[in-house]
Amino acid sequence: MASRGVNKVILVGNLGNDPEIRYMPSGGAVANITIATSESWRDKATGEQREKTEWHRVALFGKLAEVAGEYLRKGSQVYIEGQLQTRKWQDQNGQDRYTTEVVVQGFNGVMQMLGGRQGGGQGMGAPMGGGQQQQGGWGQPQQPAAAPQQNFAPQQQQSAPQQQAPQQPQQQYNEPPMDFDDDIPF
Amino acid sequence: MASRGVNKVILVGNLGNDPEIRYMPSGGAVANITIATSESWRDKATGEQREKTEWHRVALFGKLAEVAGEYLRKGSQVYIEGQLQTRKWQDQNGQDRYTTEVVVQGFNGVMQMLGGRQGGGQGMGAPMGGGQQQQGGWGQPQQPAAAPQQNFAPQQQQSAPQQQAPQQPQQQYNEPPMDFDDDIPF
Amino acid sequence: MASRGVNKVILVGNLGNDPEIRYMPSGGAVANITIATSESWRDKATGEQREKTEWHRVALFGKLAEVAGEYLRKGSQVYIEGQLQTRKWQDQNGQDRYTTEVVVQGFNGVMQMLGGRQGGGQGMGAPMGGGQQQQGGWGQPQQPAAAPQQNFAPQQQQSAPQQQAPQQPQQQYNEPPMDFDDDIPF
Amino acid sequence: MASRGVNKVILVGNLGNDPEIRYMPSGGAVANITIATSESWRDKATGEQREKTEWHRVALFGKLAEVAGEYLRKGSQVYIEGQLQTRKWQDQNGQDRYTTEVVVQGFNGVMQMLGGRQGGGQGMGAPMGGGQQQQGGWGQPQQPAAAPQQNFAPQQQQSAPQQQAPQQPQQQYNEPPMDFDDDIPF
DNA sequence: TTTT
DNA sequence: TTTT
Repeated sequence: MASRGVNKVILVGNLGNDPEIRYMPSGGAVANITIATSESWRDKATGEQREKTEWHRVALFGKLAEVAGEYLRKGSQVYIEGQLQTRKWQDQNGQDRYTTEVVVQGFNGVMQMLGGRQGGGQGMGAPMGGGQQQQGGWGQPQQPAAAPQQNFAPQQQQSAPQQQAPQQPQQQYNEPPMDFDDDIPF
Repeated sequence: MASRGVNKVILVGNLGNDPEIRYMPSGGAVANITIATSESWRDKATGEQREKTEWHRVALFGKLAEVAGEYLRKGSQVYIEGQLQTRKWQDQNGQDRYTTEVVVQGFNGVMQMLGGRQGGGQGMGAPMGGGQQQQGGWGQPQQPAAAPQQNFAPQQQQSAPQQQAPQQPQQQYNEPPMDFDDDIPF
Repeated sequence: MASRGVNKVILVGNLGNDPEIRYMPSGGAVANITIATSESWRDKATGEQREKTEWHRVALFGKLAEVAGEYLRKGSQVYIEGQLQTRKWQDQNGQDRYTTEVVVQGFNGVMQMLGGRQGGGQGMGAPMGGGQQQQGGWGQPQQPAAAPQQNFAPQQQQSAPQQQAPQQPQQQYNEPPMDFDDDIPF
Repeated sequence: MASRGVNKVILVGNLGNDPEIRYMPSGGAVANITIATSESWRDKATGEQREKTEWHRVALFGKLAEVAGEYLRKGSQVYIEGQLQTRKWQDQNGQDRYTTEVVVQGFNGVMQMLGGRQGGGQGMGAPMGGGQQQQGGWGQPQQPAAAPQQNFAPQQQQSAPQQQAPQQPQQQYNEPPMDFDDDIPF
């Protein structure tokens, strides 16, 4: 709660992929997203236009994670305010590895969807996502269900899919999104 | 020069070690520092006070690197504004590894020494640094060891006054913290 | 609690005066401070060094106001994170007037004292403040004059130790700047 | 160029009106915009949803002013990074008045249009603006003319209307947008 | 005066 | 992997 020093990251960029939502044993949501920021400049030597994209790992917790899971999609533009956090983990060779993420959590964390609601529309039969791409904005809630106001309600079973499927052996990314899950080997 | 998106990191913390200064083939300086920020909170379960320190790698370039090398020391408190950058490199096994740093460079980068000049001065014969620890402030300018001084501008001599005048006992603080006698407009 | 948009101000500067503390009918504290930031540059035309100081009105609320009242003094260096707020009021002629302030409040507000504890201590009989100027750091806790102390929590007594023990000559710095002996992970 | 202290404002919000562009005697552009940020919360007492909008005066200079003038419109969503500046001026009664603005200028200033290009489309015959309202995004350039790369070129006559009409006696806002123009009475 |  |  108290802190000595300031540790703040501010990002505005677009998601490289749909958010990955997981749930902690406590039931709290975690959303992992990657955000691209880019810079472009004219190369002094060659005179040609160059561009470099920086990719940022962002982990959102709690309510912000749920909102991210519902509204953000690949391509969505967001404002993020969080803090830098470096996690230590062991790779398959037992070697220490470090991963740095922007953690968006608690009262210091901010996530703002930018660009206004986009795409979608009333009476849209099929859920968006089948290869379509939105342009910066944010979409329709993913699981609007019958009662949208229940999205943040206690009964998170609906949105806690790992309870039905506690193991995801097929999970292929070999770097930990966050160290809350004890036994994940990476 | 142009950029799409925002990639900004703001840190206030203390250096874990003296800066490491290197020079690029171009002659430009690079300073690597590690900055600690910490958070403390009361554990709800055990009721005891807990603290976690986060360490940040920071790389400063150009003039800010030179200033860091001259004035910052282990323990110095700084304000840093830079951007996140993740570098890819190969370890000894040829495996891809990634390191994330806060890069402080060009016009977007900011480095401000905090806490006012401290320690040093008063006929201190030996350069500070032999295990001593200053509390937050920043020190006397220090010559960049074996580093090529031609990298520095001519007036650098003036700003390293301890060479001509190693002792300035009268110099308490020759830089006012602020013009407090300005007419505050409210 | 929710917000559309971002409204954030970050200041690092020195106080132009001692904080002015007031208490709201509710008992909550409000601290008004003025912070100076300055920029200096070389005038292209005349070639001379110029400097401009900008003064910022800052209003802190709640616990941060209490901390400001206890520890900040004229000259103290602080990091402030708050939001812009413009108040409308009527002058004596009934004309509308506007005042813009940086409001530091609630969970989005941050106030960090910079530069480490300073001055005070060492058998100083009288409370600091009689025209002296500290250089950046923050001082000994000070009793809030005629202010209602019931606003403060019980453990406040402990944090105002100079009442029971006005002199602590042995107390140089009883708060470490940072755990430098932590294992820095890189 | 150098600075002691940090003076930084970050805003994300929507324009309340089209930008007002003016040109200084030097030919440099100035854009004045107002940005809204808002917060909403549930009133504890009444239980009803409440919202408060904060309006920010923002002054952009130079190239960013030109970009603002071309692409931003009423309703556009922007990210702004600038610094607080309070100007003193005299009202018609000769009384001192102060106006605080967010100044976006030089290398520290940032203006990012959010939400992606909107409206418009290829072969759009009529320029947007006739009372239409865009939703957050930014539009077609206002005066794409024949040579878009001339927008920032010396011949700014096209976009320096005050040269043809040096006086704007009809100008009704009685508070100065910025103090570069000597004789404006407000 | 904007947005949701 | 995103956006322009």
